Amino acid sequence: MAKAQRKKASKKELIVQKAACMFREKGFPATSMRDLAESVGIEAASLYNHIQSKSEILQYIISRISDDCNKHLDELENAGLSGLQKIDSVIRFHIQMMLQKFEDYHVMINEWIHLEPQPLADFISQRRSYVQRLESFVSEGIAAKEIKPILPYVAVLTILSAVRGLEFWHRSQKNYTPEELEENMVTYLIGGLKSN
Amino acid sequence: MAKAQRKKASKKELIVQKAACMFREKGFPATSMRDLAESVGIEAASLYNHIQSKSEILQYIISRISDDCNKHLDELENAGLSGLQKIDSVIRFHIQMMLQKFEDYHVMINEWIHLEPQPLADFISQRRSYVQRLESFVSEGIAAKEIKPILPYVAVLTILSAVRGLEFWHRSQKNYTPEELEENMVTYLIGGLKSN
DNA sequence: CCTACCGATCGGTAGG
DNA sequence: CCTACCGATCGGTAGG
Repeated sequence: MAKAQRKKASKKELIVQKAACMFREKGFPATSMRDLAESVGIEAASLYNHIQSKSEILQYIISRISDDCNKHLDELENAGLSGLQKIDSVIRFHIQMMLQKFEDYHVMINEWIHLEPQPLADFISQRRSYVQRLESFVSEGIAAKEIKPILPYVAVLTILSAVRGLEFWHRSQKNYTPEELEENMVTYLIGGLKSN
Repeated sequence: MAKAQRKKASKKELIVQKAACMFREKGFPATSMRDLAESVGIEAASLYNHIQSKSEILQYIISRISDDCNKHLDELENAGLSGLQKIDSVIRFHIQMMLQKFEDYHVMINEWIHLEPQPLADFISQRRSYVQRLESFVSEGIAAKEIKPILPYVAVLTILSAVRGLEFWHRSQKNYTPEELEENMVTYLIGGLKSN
């Protein structure tokens, strides 16, 4: 019984993982349940023994990765760091998520529009509050004169978007190491924030 | 006859414009020809008097906006600017495209994956050469010691991605003016490049 | 986990 | 530009 449950859980995990991979490659609407079933190695109808619906899979992928982001932020708030240090940590965190949980992260930032109305509304409000927390870090840094005067909103949008560029590295021949990418991008994005 | 042609051309333009709007909102695969026809005000079958296929519309939208980007770069090469000045111009150009031709630009950067094999291959190779030209500007700036030592590839990915963040401003209540956005983002992205 | 199948909708065509 | 319709495919269910 316990074993059967574990087996079922891991099968669901396999389905979700394959789904993330395909949603990233072709997008959510262009991925059919038949494609997904084939890549899992079963018939389409059999998927429904493990999941409720196609959109439930999307919801699951997105909510677990966005929970990771929020958890990181919670830990950060109590670490006694300066505004700039917190932003530094956020940048590195997102770069690492992009590199290590590429499929899930990519699906979150590119396919969230296809969530059902309620999960969509939840995601949007979560995202807004996440952005606002980052804005407050920038504001702290400006008040402490370690960050140059800049609209915090623009700084946060820039940072969160910049990381998406790593998608192209991920697709390409990978001429650089993840460490090089991280160091160079942090140098750029932190360098642009520092007051002279 | 001339008038009929003009009328037909403008009808096609209307279809393409509405399509760009819907592709941006819901994505290319999730937009049906029936949805599109309704927003144009005709029956789905009638669309095919003006366009060949759904994917031809996507191709048309993407190639005309990517031509704009390449044209800007050609003009820039002969203006006698420094590497940093050229990068400055590229950043401002992309911000303005994002704000002024929002639908087309958005479709290009988010829906290009759904191009047919041949147009897709063309787009990818065009994009690669575009990125390489920008990298050479960064390299020039580094050689001239006006730009800090940084991997040009990472700098270019960061810049091109950062602009995508303005999508969220475009969706939101628009608390800031386009000028504020442009100045702040340029301050950030150019500030991060300058050598101290 | 499969076979068999559902109603809906898709991009696109024929013919006028 | 419309009506009528095509074959294909979609997400999902019934029943075993």
